[in-house]
Amino acid sequence: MPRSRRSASDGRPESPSALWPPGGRRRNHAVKREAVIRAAAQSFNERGYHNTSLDDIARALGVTKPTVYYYVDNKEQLLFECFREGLERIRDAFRAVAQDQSSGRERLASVLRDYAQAIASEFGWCMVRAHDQDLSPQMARQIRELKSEIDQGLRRLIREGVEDGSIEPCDTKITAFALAGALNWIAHWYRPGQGMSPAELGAAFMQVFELGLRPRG
Amino acid sequence: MPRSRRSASDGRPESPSALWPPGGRRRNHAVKREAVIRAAAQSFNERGYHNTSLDDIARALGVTKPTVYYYVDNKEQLLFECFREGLERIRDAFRAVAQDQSSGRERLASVLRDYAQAIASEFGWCMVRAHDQDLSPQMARQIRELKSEIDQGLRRLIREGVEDGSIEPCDTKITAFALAGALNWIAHWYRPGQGMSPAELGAAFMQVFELGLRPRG
DNA sequence: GTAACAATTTACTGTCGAGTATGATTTAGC
DNA sequence: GCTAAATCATACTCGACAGTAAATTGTTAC
Repeated sequence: MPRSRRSASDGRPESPSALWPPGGRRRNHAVKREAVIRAAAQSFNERGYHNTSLDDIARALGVTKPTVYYYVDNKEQLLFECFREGLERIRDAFRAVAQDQSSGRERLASVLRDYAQAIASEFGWCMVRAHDQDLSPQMARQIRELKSEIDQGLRRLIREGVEDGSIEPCDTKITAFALAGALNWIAHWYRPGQGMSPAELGAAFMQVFELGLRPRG
Repeated sequence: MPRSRRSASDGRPESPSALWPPGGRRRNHAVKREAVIRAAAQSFNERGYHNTSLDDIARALGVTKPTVYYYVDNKEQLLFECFREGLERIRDAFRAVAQDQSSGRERLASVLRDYAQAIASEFGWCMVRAHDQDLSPQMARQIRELKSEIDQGLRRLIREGVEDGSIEPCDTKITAFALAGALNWIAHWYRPGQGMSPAELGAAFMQVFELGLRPRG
């Protein structure tokens, strides 16, 4: 049993959360649902998926568990929504360079910078640490497909860079795996407010990959 | 609730496992303990830590739960032992080049090859996916220290490579993170018997990092 | 102002799984 | 053989937590 500290577990909601909109039962379903997702992301981020109960999430919002169920079907869906939120930011990163006229390598650098920011966000955890094993087969399949989309996007940029001469010819697949791995791993050690900013991290990683370890004559 | 398939959950032990030594109650404590650890590693690998019950592990061995508890204190220790097993292989990788006269870059390449093999092994999962969050504070601290040891080892090799001129001067810390991230990520997608062997993977990754993306004049 | 319904709570259920108490059955040592 | 220690099973306990039924309170549309 994980001896992870839980807040006092009286079922009563506590402090009104910063996420939860004020004004009692006023109707803004979309906002509140967003708040639930975000609170879940933060809790998963801190304690992990399996060590977070829905009571924890509810308490973080100053609300009770059935309220959470009012906005979401089950815990799994909560994880999925967090995942989707993070994914959307990475899609944005690709979209942002889609029309760019710059070289493949420059576009890749831009994507990596945004990618690092997404991974370092509160949703990054869910993207990186949401394992198939925690999910139902159907949902696992969906997530695999979405992850594959990112992988394909990276490979594509690399390929285009090779074609336009801005990237040295290389094994596209392995290179994409290396990039994704290095970036994703950020979620395992990054803590906000210490050292580099996420954007700086992305740039620094890109530099490592760009220059290579072997000395240049 | 994860709809992960479980084998029929009658408490009875089933097939005698390949891991568990034959011969009933014959006394070979060390061997049996090893078998328990290994069975745990395989189960964690397949279903994840939280989706693996000790009954699962026992059943995989053709034994009952109290038997598992006879060889190990609790589930957490099981995870820790798996972690240590994987770690030992990585330590071996560093030891193997400690006396080497070759360049820092070559020694780094050698370590990465072994590192990839360790990560791709059944214990790799535990090394990469054993989050602090699943562990008691004391054990989490121990594991953090051990992980840090690996990190320091990588940085050291890189530094030495820079000093002997075999590696282009770079940010040691970020480079080590990038290397570790890329390699660790293997555990998330590698499945034995498909594509490259782990050793080939390690070599391929090293090549990516060595040459760099930017075309060489 | 009030009917209709949206939002939330109180108070449950049921299950799963970690860990244990106890007793049975070997095996090793003499 | 006999005994003490080692090995293993049967049959539990107990808490945590996902999910739900039903009642309650506030809000909005009219």
